[in-house]
Amino acid sequence: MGLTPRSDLDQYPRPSVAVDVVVATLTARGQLGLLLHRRIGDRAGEWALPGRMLRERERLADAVARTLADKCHLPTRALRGRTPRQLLVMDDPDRDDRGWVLSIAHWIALPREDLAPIVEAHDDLNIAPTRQGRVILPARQSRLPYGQGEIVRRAYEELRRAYADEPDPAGLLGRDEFTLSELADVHFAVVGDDWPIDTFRRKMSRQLSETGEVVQKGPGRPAAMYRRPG
Amino acid sequence: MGLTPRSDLDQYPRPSVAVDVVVATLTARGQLGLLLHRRIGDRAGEWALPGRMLRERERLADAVARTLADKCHLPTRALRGRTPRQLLVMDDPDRDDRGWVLSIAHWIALPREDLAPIVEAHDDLNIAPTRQGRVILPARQSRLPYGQGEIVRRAYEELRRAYADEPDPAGLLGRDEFTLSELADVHFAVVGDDWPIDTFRRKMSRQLSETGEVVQKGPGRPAAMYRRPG
DNA sequence: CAAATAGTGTCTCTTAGACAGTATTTG
DNA sequence: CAAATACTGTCTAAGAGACACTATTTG
Repeated sequence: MGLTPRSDLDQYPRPSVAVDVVVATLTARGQLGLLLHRRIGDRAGEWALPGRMLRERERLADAVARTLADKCHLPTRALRGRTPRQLLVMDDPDRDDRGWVLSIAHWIALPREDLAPIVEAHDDLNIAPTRQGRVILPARQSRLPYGQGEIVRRAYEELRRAYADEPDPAGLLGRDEFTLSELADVHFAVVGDDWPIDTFRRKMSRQLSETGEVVQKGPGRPAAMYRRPG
Repeated sequence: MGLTPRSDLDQYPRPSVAVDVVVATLTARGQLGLLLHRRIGDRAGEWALPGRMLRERERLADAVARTLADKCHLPTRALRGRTPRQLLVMDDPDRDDRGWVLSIAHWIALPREDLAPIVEAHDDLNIAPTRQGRVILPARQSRLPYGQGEIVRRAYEELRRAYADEPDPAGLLGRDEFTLSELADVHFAVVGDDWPIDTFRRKMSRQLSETGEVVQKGPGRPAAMYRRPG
């Protein structure tokens, strides 16, 4: 009886399932920014988080990578070494007026260098800067659709908690050797000015190892390079 | 065209969706324990986390409450004031041999008093004690089915993190006035003996307010009662 | 009284937080 | 040289961790 295993499940209703993705990065000015894309369809000029419907038997991490490839022209190799992290499941049955859709929200951090060229080449993409944990949307419009404001709030919480005590845990810097000033720029962009700079240096340098190299850019004493230990 | 809104979604495949629930509580000996139920069906005598398939347009929190009602005979009012927290989505398409099932895992903490009478009345229920973050299963059997071991590991992480610095944040105690010794029993059951008892007292009492009452049980100096401030 | 439980005093060591100082470069 | 950036020394206050001590009950 080839049908037996499936028939058991068929008595239950099945929702549509989507993934939504918060891509955190840095803006040109070094602020924390989120990748948005322009929705085509009912309301023109509306921006949203990238999202897609799940494919048959697809893994969520794959669906996230596919979403970024399809909607944001981001090559899958740009994610190498990074795994999208689950945030929450949006389960309001009236969230999507097309029907019953569960949306599984994820976040991932990517270095600006990987995103900037793609965003410049496509005008349906935007890196939206943030202020005090809120996205500044590119259009005159108050909020993200489909309850995505809630997703963004939760992504901020996770980001801030991840960055609170550790040096660039999600890899916004995009390289594994860096100066303490570069690390400080990223840290303060994410969590705000929570510590004085000398406290920051001491707390973070304790968790890093010096490479021995120094690097010079602009005036001022050259900075020592650090890397994560191990 | 009444069908238009739905037809858009119908081009996408839909997975079955289940909820699984980790109910944390205390055992008779004051250890951390998890609520399990005996599966009926293919393999007899196998124990698992309570879980159910999602109903049409059902909220996840409601599905969790229904799961505990259906599978564990737990009246919904026993959850009052407590919201199940999402842990992770299990997305391996081969996890369930009946077909493609996404499972959304949750955890919730309940006081022993609410569970003990129900568990005693039903022999398909068990409060499984834990040792060093592992469940001690009631049957001679090595592991939970359907990748539920992973769910339990994640539930432990969350529980330990929640209880690390705060007094009974999930309400395992089940009352809002308690002595520091009672709080310590719960704390150490969840996170292990991380601090000496006097350090524990100082850290926690700073976050509580004394009610003025004292309570006596057994020999020894009577203990002061505390409650959460506010 | 001894045993048991609850709670405090105090010392040491680490670290956050603040602030002033030194070090090394560019132009 | 001044300006800019990268660090370091040092003081103070708070808290963790350890240990001994006091306090209040039962039997």
